[in-house]
Amino acid sequence: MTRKKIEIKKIDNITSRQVTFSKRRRGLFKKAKELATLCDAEIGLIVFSSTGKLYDYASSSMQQLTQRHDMYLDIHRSDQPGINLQIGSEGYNRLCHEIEDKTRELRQLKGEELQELTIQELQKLEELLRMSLISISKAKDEVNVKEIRELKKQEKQLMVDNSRLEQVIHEQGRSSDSMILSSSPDCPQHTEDFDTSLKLGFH
Amino acid sequence: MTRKKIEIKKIDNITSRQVTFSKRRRGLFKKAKELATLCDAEIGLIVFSSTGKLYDYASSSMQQLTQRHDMYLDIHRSDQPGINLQIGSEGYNRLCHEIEDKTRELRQLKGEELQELTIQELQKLEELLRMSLISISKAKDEVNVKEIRELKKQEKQLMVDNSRLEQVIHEQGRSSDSMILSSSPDCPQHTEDFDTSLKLGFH
DNA sequence: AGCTATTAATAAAT
DNA sequence: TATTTATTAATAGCT
Repeated sequence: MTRKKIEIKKIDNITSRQVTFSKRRRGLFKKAKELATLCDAEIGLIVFSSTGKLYDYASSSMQQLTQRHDMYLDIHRSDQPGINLQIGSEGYNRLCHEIEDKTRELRQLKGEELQELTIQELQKLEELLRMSLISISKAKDEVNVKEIRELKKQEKQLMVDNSRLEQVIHEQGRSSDSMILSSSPDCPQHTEDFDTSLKLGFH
Repeated sequence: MTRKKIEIKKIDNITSRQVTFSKRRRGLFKKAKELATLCDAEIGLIVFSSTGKLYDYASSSMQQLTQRHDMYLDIHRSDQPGINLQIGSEGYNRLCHEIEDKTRELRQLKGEELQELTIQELQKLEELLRMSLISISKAKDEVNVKEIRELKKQEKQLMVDNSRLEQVIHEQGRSSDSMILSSSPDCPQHTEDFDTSLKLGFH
């Protein structure tokens, strides 16, 4: 594009590199703006000179653009299409609001930030929490029932083992054949299991 | 740059806009790459077509570049340094996770999705909710106390008004000067206020 | 998608 | 850094 065709490789001479940078940079930004205008495209352009100076242009806002860029890659790269698809493009601000909403709701459920609520809202919250407590109580019961069932099962097994052991001892007393005291092959370590379960279930 | 000079404004004809977009986009990316190579610059270019398709180029990595961009603005703009960094590019995925976390926490506080919790966690949740209920109870009390205080104030005002009215009636009975029954100028509509407050406070 | 007349960009010199 | 100029590069309008 000039007196002489140049090869596209790093310009060694620093001065001429800086001159070229200035000229071409201006040209590039001009072209970017033209494309954005002519074709109604959203364009973001970031240029750092080799000396670290920043030049940038964005047809809308760079934040928006880089966010849209990230989002686009998120959606089209099939990373985890589940969550991203349901929000669609443009969702960033909505995400922020969603987080704000959820944060506030969480705080209110935790009994903070209640001053702005009306009596009606407070009563609704109270009701919700009472229901929640009932659910939690049931969940705890379930866990406990399960634990107890386990314990009973193991108790039963222990009793079976005990009678076997007693039988072995009796037989030893009569014939003194061997000193091996083996527990049932189905459940080799019930005593240890038993202790652990107790600690977990009823501390 | 061609058969005819064109004006830089949005091309109305869709077909020719798309053709121009293709051609100029290629040119822009070529120029960007050339500048990056020739002048050892770091360049990032993001282009969204009007149909939403993404084209991008980054001499290193777009992530790095947008981060460096955010950082640069943070440092050089002296607006409110720090905030931009935490929302910069890359924020999208974090936001998604944050929403997931908050959603789960909310559901658990509402007594759903409890099956995966241990007894310890359930008890902690229970405790939290009980504390929350206490806070809510206090908040309700506060609202009620405020309401009652308001009512008492208005009651007082009404009594003052009443005695004034009685006085007016008495004076009318004696001198029958006028039929105008004006309430106190400070508070022209207390009876209405009173009704509304009652409905809001103790339904 | 290719062609080409024309304009735009720019390398080198000043 | 700005201007000038000779050249090359990009591309608008056709096909």
